[in-house]
Order: sequence, then structure tokens, then C-alpha cells
Amino acid sequence: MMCQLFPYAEAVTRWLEPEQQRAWRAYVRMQGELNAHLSRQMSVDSDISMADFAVLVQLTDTRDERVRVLELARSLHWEKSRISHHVARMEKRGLVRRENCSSDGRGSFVVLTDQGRSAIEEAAPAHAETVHKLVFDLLTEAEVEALGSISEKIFTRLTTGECAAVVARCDADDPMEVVSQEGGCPEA
Amino acid sequence: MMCQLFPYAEAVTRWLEPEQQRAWRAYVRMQGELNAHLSRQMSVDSDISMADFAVLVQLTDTRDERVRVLELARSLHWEKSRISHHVARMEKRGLVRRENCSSDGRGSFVVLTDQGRSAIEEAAPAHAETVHKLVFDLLTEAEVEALGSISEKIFTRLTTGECAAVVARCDADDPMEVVSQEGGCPEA
DNA sequence: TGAACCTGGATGATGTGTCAACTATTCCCG
DNA sequence: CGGGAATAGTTGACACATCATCCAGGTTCA
Repeated sequence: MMCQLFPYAEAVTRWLEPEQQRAWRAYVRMQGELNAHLSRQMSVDSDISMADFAVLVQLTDTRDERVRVLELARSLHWEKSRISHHVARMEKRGLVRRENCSSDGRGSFVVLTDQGRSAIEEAAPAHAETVHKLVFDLLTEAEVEALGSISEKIFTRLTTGECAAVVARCDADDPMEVVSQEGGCPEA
Repeated sequence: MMCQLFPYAEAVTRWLEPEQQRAWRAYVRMQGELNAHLSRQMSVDSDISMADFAVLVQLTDTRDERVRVLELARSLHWEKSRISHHVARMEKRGLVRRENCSSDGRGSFVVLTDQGRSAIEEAAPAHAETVHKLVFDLLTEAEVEALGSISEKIFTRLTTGECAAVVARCDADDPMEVVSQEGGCPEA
């Protein structure tokens, strides 16, 4: 219908084919709803947000439980100012603590506190269960595989070449390397 | 790895299987990155946000180009206060206008302005092109089909039964009906 | 009629994400 | 060594989402 509404758009415009449109609309709504649901679940039955959780996962993922701010930014694909603000708020709530880096006067570490550790330990099982209920209990093995490879394709497209350049987020030293940080701890 | 880190979580916890984990991590990152990229693209080369765009699409989708606030909320699956705030901001920028509803003294309409119409007309082609470049150019027909059906499964799960009840967002009169609003105009 | 209740919507506080400066350190190279 | 560039991180302003609360206009029913 939009296509009828915008007949004057340059003739070169590639609108979506019907099946593409169906898939896209479904994806957009699903993704919005799923995010909302996961966030709400997390902050209702644990007392942290998905963002907190993501940060805490990165920290528990490191022996030593301390990570440099920019490394956090790179592995989460967040901008540095986002990390900075978020860590500040988490620090205020006692989930993490900042420490100066002795080897580099500019840098600082984000360190997991006991309270942070118990927060994520409490949150993780419920979150994993939610992901099961909302996603994996519904999908066949083939669909899981498809979801993974579709996501990887798109992600790779987004983080290589022009797209990555446009973003200029907190530039992974090697733009290709961002996808290789697998094998760590799950988000769920 | 998290599984090792939380061995004390109740034994009943269902962690994710390796393939599930891979798919889940890939999905989460892709989705975050894709959202960020679409938003940035939209606000760089048009002067509106994805949220603005979504609202404008709903408006152009209606002959008469006016929609009741709550109807907007229902079709976008947003909370009413989100709509209210967002419409207020859009009004301030001249993209829409509010009008009182004569038949129901409480209600009000959101009306598309000329400026709003030209904003979406300008934004839509570029957005569609971006979606092509970032998504559909990469996927086979089978993958498009898979993406659609996976998304629909999850979306349905999220909007029926207990999940929908938990949310109690702006209750579609018939909880089943929310998925039936197909056939309208694409988001892209 | 009027009291209890429901509905459509607005509002303010708070937490969060983004962008554009800004500071302080370190690096590089003459 | 010294000065410019790069790097690590912070800060403030603003847009946005959520929550709880409020309020005015309808509905129901005695």
C-alpha cells in the first residue's frame, strides 16, 4: 500500500517483494516484542536490566573479573560513552566498581563486586529459562540452525566494509575480529 | 562457560545447548547492530527517527490520515504513554497535529501534517533500500521464508496466553487479533 | 439522579542511549 | 627532549521509554 502512496518516489526505488515484506514485518514486530519481554522479565524477577546483565556477563567471563572500559565497549559493541554512563549508574548501585589502571594512566578497570556477582547468579537461570520458553521450545533444529546462520550473515554484513566504516563506533582494531570473539560465555 | 560459573544454580536450570547458544548469541548481536544501523541511517539521511517513521507509516496507512491515539498504540504495540509522549514531540516538530474527537470527549486524533507526509515520503525509499542491502540481498528465498515463519512463531507466543497477560500493555480487545493486522503497508 | 467504576489520554520522574565536546595521558617523530 | 597526534575515558545536553499517577469524560446500575 505504501507503494501506492509513494508513486512519485524515484523509479529506481527497490520496494520489498510481498514475501520479503511479510518476513520483514514479522521480524520487526517479533524483535521489538521479544526485547520488551526479555527486559521486563529480567527487571521483574531479578533487579537488573538486560544492559546490566550484558555487562555483568562480560565481567564474569574474565578470570580476575575486571575489564578495561574500552574492551567492554568493543566486546559489547557499545559506544564508549554508553559504557561510561552505564558503568557509572551500575557503580552507584553497587554492582561494579572502578579501579585505576597502573600501567596506563588514562585507563580504568571495571571490577565486579560481590553484589554484582550475586545479582547475575540470581538472574541467569531465569533468563535462560525465559529464552527457552520464548524461543527454543518453539523451533525445530533446522530453524535454530537457520536463525543462527541468517543472523551471522547479517551481522557480518553490518560489521565489515562500508557499514562498519560508517559507524566508526569504537573501532575494533581489526574490523574482522569482532566476530571472532566466540566461545565465551552465553548471554543466556 | 557460564554454566561452569554458576554450578550452584538450581539443578533444574535449563541452560542453552551449544547450537542454541550459537544461534542466540548471533541473533542478539545481529538484532542490536541492525537496529542501531537502521536508526542511524534513518536519522542521518532523513531527519526522523525509526519511531517517527513507524508512527507516520500508521498514519499514511489510513485514508483520512488521522488515527485515534489508542488505536495507534494498539497497532504499534506501544504503551499509551509512549505514544502520548512521542506524539507530543512529533507535534512540536510539526510532523503531526492533534485534534479533538467530537464523538468522544476524552479522545483525540493524531493527524498527519503536510510536513509529516513529505518527511515519510522522503525517508521511505532510502529505508527500503537499506533493508535490501542489509538483509534481503544476503538471504536466499528459503531463508526469507524461514525468517518469516520463525518470527511469526515467536511473535505469536509472545502475544497469546500468559505472555500477553503478563504484559497487559494496551490490551487489544481480542488478544488473538493483534496478529491479524497484516496486509497493510510495509514498514519499509 | 448520582455514586462507583472504567477508559482515553496526559504528565512528571527516572533510567537509558546518542552525540558532541572536553580532559588527561601516552605515542610518535623530529 | 618537545610538540602534535592519537588514545582512554568522562561529561552534559538532549531524545527516548517506562512507570506510576492523575484527570476528565463515559458507563452502569441502583
